[in-house]
Amino acid sequence: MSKQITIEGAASSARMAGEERRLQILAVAVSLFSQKGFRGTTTREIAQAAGVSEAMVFRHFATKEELYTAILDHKACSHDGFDPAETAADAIARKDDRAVFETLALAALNHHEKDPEFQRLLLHSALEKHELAEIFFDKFVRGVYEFLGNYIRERQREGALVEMDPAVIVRCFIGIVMHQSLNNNLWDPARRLLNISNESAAKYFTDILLNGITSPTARN
Amino acid sequence: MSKQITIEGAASSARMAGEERRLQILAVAVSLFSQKGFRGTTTREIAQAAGVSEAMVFRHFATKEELYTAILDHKACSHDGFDPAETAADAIARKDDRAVFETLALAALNHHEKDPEFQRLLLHSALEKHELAEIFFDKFVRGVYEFLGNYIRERQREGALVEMDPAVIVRCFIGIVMHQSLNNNLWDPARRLLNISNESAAKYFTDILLNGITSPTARN
DNA sequence: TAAGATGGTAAGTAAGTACTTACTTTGCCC
DNA sequence: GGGCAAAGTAAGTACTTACTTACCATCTTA
Repeated sequence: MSKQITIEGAASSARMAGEERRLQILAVAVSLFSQKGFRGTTTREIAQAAGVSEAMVFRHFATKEELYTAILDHKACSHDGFDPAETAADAIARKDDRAVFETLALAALNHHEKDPEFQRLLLHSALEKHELAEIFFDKFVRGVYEFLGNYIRERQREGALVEMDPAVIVRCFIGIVMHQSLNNNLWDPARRLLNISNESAAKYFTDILLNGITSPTARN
Repeated sequence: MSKQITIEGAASSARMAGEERRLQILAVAVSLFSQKGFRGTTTREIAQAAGVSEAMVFRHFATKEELYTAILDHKACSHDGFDPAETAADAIARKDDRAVFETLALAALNHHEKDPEFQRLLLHSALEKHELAEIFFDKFVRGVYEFLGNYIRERQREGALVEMDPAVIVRCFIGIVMHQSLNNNLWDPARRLLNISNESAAKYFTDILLNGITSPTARN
């Protein structure tokens, strides 16, 4: 009697509990917004993808805007558990610079690979000057700069790292890692220009960041 | 008798020659598309910003889509003269690795600073899966990878640079530079996290790329 | 099993949207 | 200066969009 079979993965036609449907609509909206942006996604599409009428969408979220901001709360604030401080805690305690950067790079690359939607969502919102980008920037990016910057500063005092504005170093590191993810997710998903595993990438990137590309034998 | 005074910089109300108006509409559209994306910009806004009626826009460009693709031809193909091979030709001839990377980094940073619209346009089009991104990628980015990759390969054979997939090195270099521009243009235009001149940035980035951040005294 | 609450919808509405049509104005050239 | 092509517009059209209203269906529980 009950037709509970979930057709096409996401859209279910059966009657759902309120909270369940809310979350389903949210999940569907995340996917669509990340693919087509806020303006590029219609409430009709969201409703169809969720397998309900538009009216249901507006029962759960008063406006399209509210649905969008609900996504932030669900994605940016929880942020699906990528905590740099925790990820690198072990390596930092051991003062193993290589492990610190390699672990962080690998974790970030894996995270972006597993959840490419978030990166697209962030980019869309930054371009559309939505608040998500700013919130994320203030809450997360700033934290990474402080956290990594502090570690670098400490290692500089100990003579292990060269004297240089830690923010510059952090920018280089994040730049390399983010650019790699951006290439894989956005510019070159076919990996035509560079096709290496996250493990190799993290290793090579760390090699370069720590030692540069000048051959030791060529260094005066 | 003639009211040729250009009011508010872009929008002129006086009658214009066909080609002149075409270019003006194009310029206005570039600015709007880069700010709000393809879907986020209405033909009405474009017409208003150009100081003409919508019908005029559609006389010059049959569809909104055609206007968008006309921008590619005008921006991506001409590409406002940033030719890496030419920029670094001198340094490459001298085999001055530092100069090669620093010159290229500085030129790119300056270019992005002078024309932030293009970067936004590219991002929008990549997210919207428009063809501009792919065309630009195939025509320009691929070329940079080949060109810089070849130089690196040569210097590796000469023992000046470490043995490593040149594409990885290029990715790091471009990643650092692009990320810096992206921060300045998109994420952190107020430069709260890092506020340095393009000259300093190019110098520091090159320092790191060539020599890494490990202190020479700490290197075994 | 009657009733109330909640999940769900069909069919709107008003304000856009890209694009057209029928028409007027302006500069230029013989 | 009259004719004419090109620059320009006002007022549409057909359609989409976010959002509403008025109503039905189904589950729960007393």
